[in-house]
Amino acid sequence: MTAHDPDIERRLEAFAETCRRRGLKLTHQRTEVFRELTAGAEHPDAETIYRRVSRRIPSISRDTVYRTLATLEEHGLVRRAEMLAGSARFDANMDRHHHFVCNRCGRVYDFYSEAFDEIALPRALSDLGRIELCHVQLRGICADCARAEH
Amino acid sequence: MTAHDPDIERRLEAFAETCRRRGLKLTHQRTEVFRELTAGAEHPDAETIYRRVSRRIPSISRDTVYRTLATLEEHGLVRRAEMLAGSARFDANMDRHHHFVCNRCGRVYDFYSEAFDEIALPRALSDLGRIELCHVQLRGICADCARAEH
DNA sequence: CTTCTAAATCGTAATGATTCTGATTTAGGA
DNA sequence: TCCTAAATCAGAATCATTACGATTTAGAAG
Repeated sequence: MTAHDPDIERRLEAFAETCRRRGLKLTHQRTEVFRELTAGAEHPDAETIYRRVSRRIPSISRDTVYRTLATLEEHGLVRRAEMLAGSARFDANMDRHHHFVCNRCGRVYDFYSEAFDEIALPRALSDLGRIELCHVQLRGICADCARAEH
Repeated sequence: MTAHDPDIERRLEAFAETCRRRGLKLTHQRTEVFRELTAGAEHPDAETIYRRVSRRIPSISRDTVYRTLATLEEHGLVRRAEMLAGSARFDANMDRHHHFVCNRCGRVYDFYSEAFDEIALPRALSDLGRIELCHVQLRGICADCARAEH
């Protein structure tokens, strides 16, 4: 996770490319918000991203962070993880994956599952409307918190 | 859905019984909040419940509605449906079911699916922690809104 | 390299949802 | 009927997010 991680450089290049293709201006702020998300595997909330990017761009405003996250989500560059309470959590890992949220500490863990990816939607659903997104969310107590309980 | 719907009476009796068993005081406010949820199939948010119950108990406070919903959820009497944005939505239907949320109007539709109920969790998950809840949420455009678009 | 303009940003105020506080009331047991 | 912990009330406070009006800037065009 150094300043010159080739993986991150590559993702930033892909990010720049997508922005260009979509007609999104490639601003310093946008790049730094995206870098913050693509650098780590945590799922920080908007406030955390704001705090971290502020160290590099002291003048950035919360509004920009919120708007940028919404824009990136619209263009499929980041994902928003729903929480039962509190703030939304973001993620630049766009591979098909699912989330396990700890009810105690709130951490969001990624996991992969073909069964979940391929789950068949009940036919009756087409009466309800057009499905755009299927989202499985697991909740429970993560191993760390379970250990801490004893 | 009349004032004396026998089904609702039965559910209110079960509610009273659960409260007694759990040592929860059976207050007028609690009963009316629960009645509001068990009477309809919509998924009102806290503010809506507050507004409706206020007609019968003008002195009820928002705080009571919020606290009551949290208490009922804790005791397995209502479910909270997560929303991508906006306010949480509640539901007294405790049968195993899933939600389809319309991205346009925000309505929450219930549906049933054995495939979803019985979905196998990946084995690797047990390393992450203890799963307590598996929740499939679909998003899209409901039939009503799709019609309105044309 | 300069000019132009729509898009993006900034700082702050406003909003909406929810929770907290401290005083008061009440359900249900003794 | 009395007592007490639990629940309620009204309103202030907090937290997350969005809106607003003024200013700046990325990137296209000349």
